[in-house]
Amino acid sequence: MDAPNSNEEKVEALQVELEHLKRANEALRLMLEAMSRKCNTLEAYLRESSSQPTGSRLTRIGSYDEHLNKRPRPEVPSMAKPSQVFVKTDPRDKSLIVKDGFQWRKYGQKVTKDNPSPRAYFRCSMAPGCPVKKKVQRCVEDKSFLLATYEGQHNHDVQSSPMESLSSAESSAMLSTTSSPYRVLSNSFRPTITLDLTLSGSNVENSRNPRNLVQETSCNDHDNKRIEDYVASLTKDPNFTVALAAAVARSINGL
DNA sequence: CGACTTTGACCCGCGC
DNA sequence: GCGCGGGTCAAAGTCG
Repeated sequence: MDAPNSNEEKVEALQVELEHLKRANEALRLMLEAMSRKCNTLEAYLRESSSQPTGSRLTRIGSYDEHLNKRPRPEVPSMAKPSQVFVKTDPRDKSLIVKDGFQWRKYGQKVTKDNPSPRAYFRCSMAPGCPVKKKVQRCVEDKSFLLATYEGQHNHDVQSSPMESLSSAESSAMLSTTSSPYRVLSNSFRPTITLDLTLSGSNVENSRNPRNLVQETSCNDHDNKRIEDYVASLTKDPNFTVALAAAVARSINGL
């Protein structure tokens, strides 16, 4: 029907994609600059700490994760690391629902200080004793993204198909920013990019998605723990994570 | 009627 | 000690 316009539409679409890629390129460049600065700081810190047997700064950085859970539940293993996932949704949709193949029960909602959008708290309701919790909050700068933070590990299998659960809008871009224990996000049915920013030395996720790995860094075990804590704080930076999510999602949509 | 959501109150850790 | 802020509880409401 619209054959005469198809070429013009294609050119228009390509121009839009080109614009997206330009923005993604710029965002990635900024991210690289930021990471370079952080790396320089980290190197300086490692040099200092290696010359000092013990130091108060080391104690502060190492204790970062302990402040995340102010009221830890006994059934949640303390060694379970939070996993963050970006999901692209309709910014007009205020439901804060991330369909990831699991069944969640909402138990609270809060407006946090650094984000006008409310944060929703969910518990896994697929199994009675499942300790997994997740927090879902809209990104401050790009409201088309939901940031889901998973804590704990499921003690049961996924019963429903993730393909059935994901809507087209939500599945258009899912981005895990830490090594995720959730197989549903590791399936290759959708473009999922894993950034192992924890530098934890756990290459299980990387081996699952070798083609999707954007960044991979290896260090010796001695430095891993301190680097991990430091980078964990880096990934908490809202500007960093928002820019990262927007850039990668546009790359996914444009490719 | 059971499962789920909503929402205000409450708890707890942290900084001043 | 007090206030702030994040996380959780629990009663009431809603829905299928």
